[in-house]
Amino acid sequence: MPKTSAKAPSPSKAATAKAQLTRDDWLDAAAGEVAAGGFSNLRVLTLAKRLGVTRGSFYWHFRDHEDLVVSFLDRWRDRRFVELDYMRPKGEHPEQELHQILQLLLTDAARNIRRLQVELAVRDYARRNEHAAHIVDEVDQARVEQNKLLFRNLGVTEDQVDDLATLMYMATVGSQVVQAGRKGNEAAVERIEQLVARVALGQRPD
Amino acid sequence: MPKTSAKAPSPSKAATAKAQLTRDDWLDAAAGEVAAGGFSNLRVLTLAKRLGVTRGSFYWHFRDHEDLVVSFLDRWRDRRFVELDYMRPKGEHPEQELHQILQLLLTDAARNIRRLQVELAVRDYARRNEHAAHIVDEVDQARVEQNKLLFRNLGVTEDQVDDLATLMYMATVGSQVVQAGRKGNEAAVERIEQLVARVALGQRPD
DNA sequence: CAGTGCACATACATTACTGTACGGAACTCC
DNA sequence: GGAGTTCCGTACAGTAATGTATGTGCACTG
Repeated sequence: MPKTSAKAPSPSKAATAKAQLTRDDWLDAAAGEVAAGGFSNLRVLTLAKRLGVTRGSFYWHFRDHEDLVVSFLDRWRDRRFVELDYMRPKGEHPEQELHQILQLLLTDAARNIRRLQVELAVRDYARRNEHAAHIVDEVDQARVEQNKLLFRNLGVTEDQVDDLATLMYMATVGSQVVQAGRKGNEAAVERIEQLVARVALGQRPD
Repeated sequence: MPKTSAKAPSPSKAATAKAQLTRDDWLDAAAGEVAAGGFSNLRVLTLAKRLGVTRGSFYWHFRDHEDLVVSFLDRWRDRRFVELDYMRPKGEHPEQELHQILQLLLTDAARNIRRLQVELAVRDYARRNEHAAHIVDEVDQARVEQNKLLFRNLGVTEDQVDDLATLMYMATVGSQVVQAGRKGNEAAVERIEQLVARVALGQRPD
């Protein structure tokens, strides 16, 4: 087992490819496989072939297959929280922030297919894996909280903040799921965004 | 290969279990496996064990594993359409029908865990299988059309029917996905239903 | 320049799953 | 009561995947 390697020791320069692989390299490759075929398609041999090494390398970086899965899920969780923190509403221009967060959840997801596919795969895996379920639950709650904060900044009455935030989050998740059937429904996504915005802004006490 | 067996020939009486299995028996068992672990967990040996027979029976009823999957998807599609036809809005009591359709998509899904898990598994499988993607697309479109019909009966202005129906469907799908993390959020589901109803009814020209 | 640990390769054992060939019991139908 | 069909069991072959034990080149260190 490796110690918690702080960073790559010293790759000669950046000459050809990478001489030495890191744990993150394996996790990046795993993301591709998970996006393509879900967690059940996450095979050690496939990753090794993609990285141009043999399975011997894998079993040095990871204890076993489960270690890879758990590490992958944990890293996914951490990145979602960093992402959320980056999009944290400041309350200065709430309308613009509503647009931004909807962009992140809808239009951006349409462009960043890989991220969307990974999220859907994690959600699916969460249906039969406790750890994944716990992680997805944390991320969902945090995102809804973010939405609630946003709606408060928009001036929505407090007794409707929770319902609106939940509705909007459900709609975004549902749109991602349906949209993953990769049709050219980016136009539909935009319409949803406008409708959500209109509904949300319409709920403010005039 | 069997011909299209009309019905069970003549089970002795109903004595112990079933002496002879039908294609639908295998598909029913498959539904359990799909609900539990997705299509990647759909193993022939597992089904055989559950049905108390060997794999020899399977390969008489089905050509191969793919035949099972395709038949399962087709049957799923047919049942969704029958379900939709059963819930077809008649336009007499649209408010009640809105409640019913939301019940079917939300609260009922919370109770009928098996059906929900199968639908989510089919959706996940659709991300990497053309046939499944086509079927899911058909079902999604039909359901949105149903929603549009409902909103028209409710008196929603025509230029908002499509947006509202789409939003509502996305929200229900999203709620199913998130809810599948099997928390006791039936209360949240009810709140969503009420909010959707309020938004929908509020969109009518007064 | 000998030694040590890292990062990977190689080889082997084991398990799980599919598909197919064939055999056999039970039922049907005349 | 015999032949044919239906439905399932048995046995075999083949593939793919994990995990483990061990060998090996290489950088770095003193």
